[in-house]
Amino acid sequence: MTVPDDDAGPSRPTPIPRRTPLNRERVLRAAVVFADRSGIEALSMRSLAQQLGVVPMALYKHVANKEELLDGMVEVVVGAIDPPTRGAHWKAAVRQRILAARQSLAHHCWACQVIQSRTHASPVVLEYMDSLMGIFLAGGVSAELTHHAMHALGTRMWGFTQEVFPTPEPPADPEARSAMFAQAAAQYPHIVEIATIASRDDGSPAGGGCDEQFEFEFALDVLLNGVERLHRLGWTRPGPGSRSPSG
Amino acid sequence: MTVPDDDAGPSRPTPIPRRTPLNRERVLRAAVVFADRSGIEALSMRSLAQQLGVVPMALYKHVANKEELLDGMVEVVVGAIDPPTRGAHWKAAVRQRILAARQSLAHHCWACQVIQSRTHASPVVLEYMDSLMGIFLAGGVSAELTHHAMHALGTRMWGFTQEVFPTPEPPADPEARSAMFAQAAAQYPHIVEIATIASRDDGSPAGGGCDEQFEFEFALDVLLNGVERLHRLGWTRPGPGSRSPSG
DNA sequence: ACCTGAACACCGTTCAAGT
DNA sequence: ACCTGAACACCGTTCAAGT
Repeated sequence: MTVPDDDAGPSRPTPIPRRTPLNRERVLRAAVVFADRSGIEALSMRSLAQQLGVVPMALYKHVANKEELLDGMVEVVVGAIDPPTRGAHWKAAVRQRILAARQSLAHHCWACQVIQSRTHASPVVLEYMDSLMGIFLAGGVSAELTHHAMHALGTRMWGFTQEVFPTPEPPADPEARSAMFAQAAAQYPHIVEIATIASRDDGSPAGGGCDEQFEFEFALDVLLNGVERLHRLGWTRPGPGSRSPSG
Repeated sequence: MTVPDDDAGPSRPTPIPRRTPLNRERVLRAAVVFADRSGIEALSMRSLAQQLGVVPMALYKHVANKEELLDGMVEVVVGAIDPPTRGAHWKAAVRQRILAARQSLAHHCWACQVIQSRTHASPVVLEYMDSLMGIFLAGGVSAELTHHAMHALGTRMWGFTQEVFPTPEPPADPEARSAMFAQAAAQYPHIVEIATIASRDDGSPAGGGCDEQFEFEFALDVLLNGVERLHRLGWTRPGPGSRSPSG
């Protein structure tokens, strides 16, 4: 039984490489595609190697270890963030840049948890942070206030926030569902009140009815408006005796 | 070679149980202590079992799997948060409660990343969120605004934030250090400018000179002040045409 | 009926043997 | 010199064998 050849003559002396040779770029892009399709929890050095048709050890030629692979995947996503718009007011420019980051992450939902788990910042990541700080500084915001603003943004500078309303799966049986609802309303009255208001469409408390984009922009604007207000007031760091840092 | 006995006679028929029998409580507390001492990355079902002097399978009697073990560890930490102070203004009360959460987490630095990785909320966690919402609502803040405030707080409601300034280890050799500094100043001028200001003490950009407690309170106050301002203005959710959710 | 050792199906990474 | 299969030291979890 002979395997049909693609195009090579039968007497070629050197074996044809199965694919274009690996390089760091190809490894990282394949890892991103793999995580997009199969989820980050399915990504292992072994599974990625298999997808690329190579032996696991071959990957270690291009990334030192799995941590560096994940660093590189973050680089790919962060490197795809749209550049800043020139000429806008600093608040609008920061807002736009962060929403651009959010858009870049939108297609790679694994990136949120991977970014949070990084301990080393790659050049691409530092570049993004540097450019974001640059927007504040160019707008006249003091280095000190810019520093605190970056801390206040936290992971939100990357365009995402950790979801804080884990929604327990409601049982399919409607009777059990209303029983669960009644119990929840008794034990957690405020959660149920707020969840009910949040998802007026179907009225179910666990409907996951939150408009994530709205929530993100709401919090981002509260932070940026707060920083803007402090900037207008000529804020400087208060002395050690004061009650609240941003009073 | 005989092992000296503690106190038992030599002819006791039934073997003495090595320790007090396991229960869920003891398993969780041991896991917390283990993570405190050895770090969360060293905690495995096997290492925890060894610490307790039992076979790994014995743990599965008290927790269904490792995820549930981690859920339980979060319960221990969250359950230790001081109760809310009665009678204070809602903003002060929320502030105090979140700083109490921060204090409970302070001795368990693994808890930040474990909380972020949870997908199911345990009753203790729901109870904390419910009581925090209750403070807003009792203060007259609308359910809608409270909802968005909780989203805006995000993981900050648990008293921590993801650090966003990963500090690359500066080389010990002073010559290499200043070379690295020069290169960083050229590539990331704004980061270096801000890092230099942030750590005036030693002047080194990678000194990790941030006052984390100050940064946390700063951001928390920006958020709470922003919510308070919207509350005073009688904020309601804007229509679909408007530019910014919290303008 | 209860407990648990061995096994299973994985990991990331090392290393020496083979070409 | 280069590549890679097997091995190492782990995981979480299952399961059947032993008492």
